[in-house]
Amino acid sequence: MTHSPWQPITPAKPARERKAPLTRDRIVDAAMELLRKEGYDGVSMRKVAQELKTGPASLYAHVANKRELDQLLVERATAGMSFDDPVDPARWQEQLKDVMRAMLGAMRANPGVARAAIGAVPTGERALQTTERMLALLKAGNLPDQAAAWAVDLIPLYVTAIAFEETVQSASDWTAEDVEAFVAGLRAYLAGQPADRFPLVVALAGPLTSGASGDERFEFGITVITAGLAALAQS
Amino acid sequence: MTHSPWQPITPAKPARERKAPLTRDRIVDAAMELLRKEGYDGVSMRKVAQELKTGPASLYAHVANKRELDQLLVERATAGMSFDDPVDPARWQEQLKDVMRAMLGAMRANPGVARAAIGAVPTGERALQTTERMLALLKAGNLPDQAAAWAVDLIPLYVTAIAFEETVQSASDWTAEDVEAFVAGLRAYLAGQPADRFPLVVALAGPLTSGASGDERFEFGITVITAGLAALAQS
DNA sequence: ACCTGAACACCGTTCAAGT
DNA sequence: ACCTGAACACCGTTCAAGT
Repeated sequence: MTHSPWQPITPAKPARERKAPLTRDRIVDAAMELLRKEGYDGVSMRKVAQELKTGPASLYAHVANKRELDQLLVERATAGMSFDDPVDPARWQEQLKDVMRAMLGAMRANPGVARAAIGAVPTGERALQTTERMLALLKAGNLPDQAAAWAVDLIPLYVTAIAFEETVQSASDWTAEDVEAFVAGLRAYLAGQPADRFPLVVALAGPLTSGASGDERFEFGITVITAGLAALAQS
Repeated sequence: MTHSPWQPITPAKPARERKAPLTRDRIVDAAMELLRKEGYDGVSMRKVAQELKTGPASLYAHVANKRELDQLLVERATAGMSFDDPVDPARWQEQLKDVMRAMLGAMRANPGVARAAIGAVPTGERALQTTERMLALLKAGNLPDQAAAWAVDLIPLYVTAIAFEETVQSASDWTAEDVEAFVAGLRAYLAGQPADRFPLVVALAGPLTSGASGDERFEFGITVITAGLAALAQS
């Protein structure tokens, strides 16, 4: 049996390329793209599989479950972080803030990943590097071991919570105007409360609803945390 | 057409009692019970409806959507909080910590509610009272208005994040031994890292994995935050 | 006005069967 | 060893129809 001339013999190479084997990396690639395009809720095992032109069951040969995939997404998103300026004990507080800013930046660059990071205990290469960096800075600030260790837990907790809050607003179909309208409504609601029962709420309705988005609120938080940590330094 | 004697005429009253009208309150009651029994993931519109012996569509006459139901659960869970000791400017830091402890207590008493609280902006009666209380304490500590306002945002953010982390572990089917085994495994993993690359991670593997559950970690966090806030006091 | 059944468009995960 | 189709047991929300 011969092949007719216009029907090429299916070459081995293209066939392999057309259907590259599934790998963890390709799964994370596809999930990451979905995360960026559609946010956290857009990342489902089914949609990731569809993106890879296969069924959801196929993913389970490479990824234990959705939780593990979430973890891999967090690692991928934070892979870009790096801290190469040497630890300067005189500037440990500012350098610690820089770590927190880098963490928030990594999450903001991949909207939705904060949601995936919330329950995760990241143990990858990058997580270890970040932990090492934070511990070095905290020890430079003369914090006791246990305080330094707990701080390493507190810091990502705060940054992740902030990033998550930000994406809750933006992930839904709210426009900037919607958010503004919501904030304005909230301000009016607070200002309209009975001043005899909630005097400070009424008086501070403005400050209470300002800087909800933007960096001021985050900068406030990292300033409070850093100052609070500095207060724990050993003589 | 007559009724046969042994077939009673269906009485109006029992029929009405048998099927009490759906109300917001009854919906929240049922949801709260599900939350306590099965955790956050056990609370679905469908299951709440089933508990009330109706279909999921019926709930939408009283509750806008799942997000609103979540909000109502948070309000219900925190309804028990009350702060009746007068603000004592000399003890504002300790009193602020008490507010945070009360918040965590309310969430712990209703495992799963932290998950519902994460995205919510609570605006109910109890939320206003708590906000007023915190503002009073912060002003007693001489914080500027904007700092006090942002602190009112930071504090629930932290407490909710802690409570949520706690329920992530307990909500799954993990036993206390499972958690212990996981922590021990994590400690071994950290201690086994290359000491030349991650010296502090290796050296502090113990402290890094201690107090993961329990109050020490939370107490550390509220101490850091309170001290950091105190550092912002105006002369 | 309130309630309902049924449908729509989804989920994560498992499993027997294929290659 | 890896992949697949089909199924299982679920979701939140909408809508036309009933009372």
